[in-house]
Amino acid sequence: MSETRFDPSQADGRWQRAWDEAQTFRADDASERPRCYVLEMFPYPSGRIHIGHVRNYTMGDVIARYKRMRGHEVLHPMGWDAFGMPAENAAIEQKVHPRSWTYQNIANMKAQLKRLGFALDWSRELATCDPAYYGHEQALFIDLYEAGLVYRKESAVNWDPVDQTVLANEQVIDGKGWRSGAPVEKRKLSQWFLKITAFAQELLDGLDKLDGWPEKVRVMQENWIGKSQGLQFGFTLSDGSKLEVYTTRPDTIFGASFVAVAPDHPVAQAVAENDPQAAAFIELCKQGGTTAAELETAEKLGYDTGLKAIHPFTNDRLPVYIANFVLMEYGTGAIMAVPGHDQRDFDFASKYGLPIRRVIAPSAAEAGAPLSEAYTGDGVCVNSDFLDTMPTDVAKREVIGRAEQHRWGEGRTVWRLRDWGVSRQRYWGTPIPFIHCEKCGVVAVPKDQLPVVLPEDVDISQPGNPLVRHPTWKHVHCPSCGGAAVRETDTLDTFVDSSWYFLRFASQPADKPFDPEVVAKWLPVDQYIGGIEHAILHLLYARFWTRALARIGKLEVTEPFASLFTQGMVTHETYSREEHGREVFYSPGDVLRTATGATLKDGSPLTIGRVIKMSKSKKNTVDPDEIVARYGADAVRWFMLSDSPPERDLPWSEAGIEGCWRFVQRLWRLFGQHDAGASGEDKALARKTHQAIAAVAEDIEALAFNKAVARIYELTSAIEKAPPSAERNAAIRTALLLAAPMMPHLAEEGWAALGQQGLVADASWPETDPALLVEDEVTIAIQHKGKLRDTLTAPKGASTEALEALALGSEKVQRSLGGAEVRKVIVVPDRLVNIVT
RNA sequence: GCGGGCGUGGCGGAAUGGUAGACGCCGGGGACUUAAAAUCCCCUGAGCUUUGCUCGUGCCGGUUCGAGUCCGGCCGCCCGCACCA
Repeated sequence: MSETRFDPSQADGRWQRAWDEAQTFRADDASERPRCYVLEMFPYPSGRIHIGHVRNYTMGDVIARYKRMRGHEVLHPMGWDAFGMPAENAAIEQKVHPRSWTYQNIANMKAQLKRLGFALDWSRELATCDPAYYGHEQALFIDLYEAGLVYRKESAVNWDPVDQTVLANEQVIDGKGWRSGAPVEKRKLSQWFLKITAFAQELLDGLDKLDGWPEKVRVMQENWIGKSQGLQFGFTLSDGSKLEVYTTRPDTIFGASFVAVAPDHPVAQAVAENDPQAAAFIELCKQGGTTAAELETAEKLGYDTGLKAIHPFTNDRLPVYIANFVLMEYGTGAIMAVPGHDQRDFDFASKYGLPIRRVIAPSAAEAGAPLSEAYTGDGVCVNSDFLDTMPTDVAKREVIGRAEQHRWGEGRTVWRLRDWGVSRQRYWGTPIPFIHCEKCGVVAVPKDQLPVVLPEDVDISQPGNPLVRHPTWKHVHCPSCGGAAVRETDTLDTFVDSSWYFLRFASQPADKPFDPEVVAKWLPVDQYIGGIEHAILHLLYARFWTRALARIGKLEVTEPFASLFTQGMVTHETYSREEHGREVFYSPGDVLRTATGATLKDGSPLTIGRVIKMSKSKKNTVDPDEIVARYGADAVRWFMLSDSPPERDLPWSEAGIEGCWRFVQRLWRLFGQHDAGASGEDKALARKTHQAIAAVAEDIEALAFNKAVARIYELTSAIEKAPPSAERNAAIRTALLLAAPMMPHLAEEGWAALGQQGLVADASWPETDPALLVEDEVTIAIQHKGKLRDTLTAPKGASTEALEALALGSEKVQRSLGGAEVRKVIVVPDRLVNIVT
């Protein structure tokens, strides 16, 4: 082989075409091999892939290629989360149809992904905006409707009166529409809902079995579902009416010293009608911040309504307050307040001079202990009549039991989880397949008339939903009575699209959403990889949708993702300077970076800012296309895997990618040193080679790509230092195979140069020889009083006595001992000797 | 405030309770070259009285023959959030 350099500009494309032509990465449903489904969260086709996508897809690609080498039939698909608002915004701004904008973006991004050499089965590519996809989604939606899991109800939305559109919560900034700047109104609209709450317990229980998921994500989902168990009961008020409250601590009922209702509770509203001061207080509560931190530190405020609530056991008359810390959305919007055992109630009672009674103590003997803050732990009841001495859990059951027996309350489980509102008053989404008939009400579109296709000829330029003002599209005949009727003009939340795409990847027949038998072969996804930002909504909705389909008999799988990995972001320094009193950012391409600072190309100095997530506004982005053109796909992929553990942020650096480029060339030169005529034996190198095979495999399976990369560097260095030998040739081949999942183009080029048959993409992972995995000589650390004094070499498996003698024979150890008496010698075979004096 | 995570060289980071700093980046020195690029070699935690010794994994304590790792208490940073009764 010549001493030329590896040239990715021609090699990358050549091997990408070779994989395409051989259909190397096409997954075979009928394969007898063990299966592996590797999936990365599919992208929104915004126009360009960003470096975060590159990192995400490179990780998945390494696993997919590695699993193939280990003999698995791998499903590694890609598609497009293609509905959503950016297409409509682009339509307004650029006068281009959402459809053509989206498909143009898909074409661009697909070409970008191809240039990175990902081992994807493109035959299964799908776009959610394709009627061939969303038509099946409509059918599934109707199935869920017929199973009673879809319903309609009136619900408040954020309405932008200028744009005539509904806004998502994140599009409302300081109460104003993000685009129009107009104050957002709350409007009641009839909306479609999915009954995710019917699965709350299942979704919660399922989390326990998801041991392939990060603990963090499971905790976030658990909190989101938010199960609590307690007592709901009615206070009789002094005006004779009833006030329902909910508490998780019925055992503290004898400590209740007031009752509080939310400012928007009907009782508060009723009081305000005749009491201007109450009305003013309610207004006051509506102001102020809503962030978690602000709420936690906000002062507890209340307004005494003058009403009294009758305690069900003691008949005490408790004051009823309107309180800013009580939420209408949770429980019944009213609470019994127990200052002794709830910190919020404690703060409130302290401020308004209400009684603070201890009714729970760590032990009965501490019944009189004073409270300087709320005691929220468990214990035994004290000062609580018939509950005294009962432990917390027994007392809870006792109070609920009595309430139920005397019919003034009952045990109740409250969930934070709400049903999933899926109506969007937008054009670019899956049409909800229903028809409104004056006579027949809401009627599902018959399945043989699906898909309900979005009309192409829409006027996007005006505000509002174009489906509503389309001249013909919505006017149809009722499928039931044949009379004049109108289509539903709402479209589905795009989270619905992404709640089942992984099923469609596994099986995509033309006549139905998927074939459950084929799906059962592939699902659950063995490794799902994506951003932490989807920890709750997407992942919870996908789990729900899968369970819902299982419940109505469409699927056998209940949990879609066996293992989940959330990767870190790609970050970069920022460069900026003050211009006319504003901080102006410059992109890395315009900046000269030295070891000590950064300047513009004209030499003017810049401030180097923090390393933060790449974003357009801070101009600290790098363009994947540019760097692939400069360094080739393999150097970029290698960088994505090197150094930082994959769950942490990866700081992009020019020096780092340069280093990767150098290593690509270094490996290439190594391939050129394969010497067919080499003789001589190199047992030590053979050992290192086999240890590297085992270590890299272990690291890839643990997704510790940075460690796998380090192992390959180590092996490469060892080979470079070794003289020619048969083992060295084998080591070169092995290094190529170990690097192949990460640098597939270089590996193919090297494989061909070494005269190997076929594609390295089809090669097997090298076997390890167990005899070569263990060393026959080990380095023993010799410590005196726990401090290292010497290191000695000993045969592996040397006896305790031999090691002890060896250690005591060391000159350095003797010097350290200085004649002191040896009291004890600790020997850890094959590792260390510690001499204690 | 609560929950979760993390603190190791100039930087990214390694390290089943057993030789702290693997591997990479940066930096320094050298070789090759007319020169440069490319490449290769060596050094690179701190300090000191430098054949060697001492200190060193945010801080304080504990367990242990032995602690970056385990336990208790602090400090700092990051992420998430729901005043959830």
